[in-house]
Amino acid sequence: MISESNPSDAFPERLKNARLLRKLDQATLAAKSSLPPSSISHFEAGSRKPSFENLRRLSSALGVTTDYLLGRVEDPEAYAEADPLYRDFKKLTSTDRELAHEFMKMLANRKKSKKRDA
Amino acid sequence: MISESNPSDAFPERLKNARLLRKLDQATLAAKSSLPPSSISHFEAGSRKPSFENLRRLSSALGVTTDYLLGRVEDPEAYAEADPLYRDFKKLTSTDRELAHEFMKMLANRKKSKKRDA
DNA sequence: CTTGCACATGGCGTGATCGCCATCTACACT
DNA sequence: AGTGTAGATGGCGATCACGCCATGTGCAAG
Repeated sequence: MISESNPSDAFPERLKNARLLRKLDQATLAAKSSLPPSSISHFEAGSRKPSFENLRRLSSALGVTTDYLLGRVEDPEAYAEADPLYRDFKKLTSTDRELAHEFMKMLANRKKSKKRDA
Repeated sequence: MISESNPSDAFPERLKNARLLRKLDQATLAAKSSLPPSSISHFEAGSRKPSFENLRRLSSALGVTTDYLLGRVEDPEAYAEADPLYRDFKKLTSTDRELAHEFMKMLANRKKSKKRDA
């Protein structure tokens, strides 16, 4: 019996989900990541785990973090660096960062009280 | 001659830097990541590349992202998830996100022209 | 000089991924 | 029925990482 609580087991499922969300078939993802299609299938089936290099290729082809594919974080795209807002955020002084944060919290709360959005 | 432009080659150096910044010797990092000390040495020397599992162990032991170790991003800890501001940012609607971004750019520009703070 | 620690290096056998290719299933469409 | 596509699966030899252990190197302290 194989335990499924191991977070590393999240990889096959996350890979497949990320691919399907982008409406790619295995062959297309294979081409985008310079891998043979059979490797994609093996990865999603869990019968193989990607090497160092292939993990980088997959995450780049899909635009997700390796941390997400590896099951280390929950958010697929939560690398701050990729976000223009975050890059601007990093330019601010610590004082201004707090200001920006407060502003964002204000926006969030305003939405709550007004009760309308999607 | 060895090309240094390949981003995957960033790994040995980044691993070593991350370890030294935390003032760990190879044996201690090895213990924290449940690896033999010789593996750490091989990784830093570039003579081996970590497997799927060992990459996860290393990044967890060091508290850095796998994306950083792999050379995919520049900031060791720039996973947005860990950042309270970014988590709040993710709660916003796209409209409010633009607002927040504009606010931040305004803060940055204000500092440039006024060269002072409130 | 000698001891000791941190680290590098490399051989060893084992096991896993590698790319490639063939085959099989499953489902859709004509 | 037949054709086609997406995917799963597995064998093949080659390459590579695995853990383990022995040895070598450099450097600092006694």
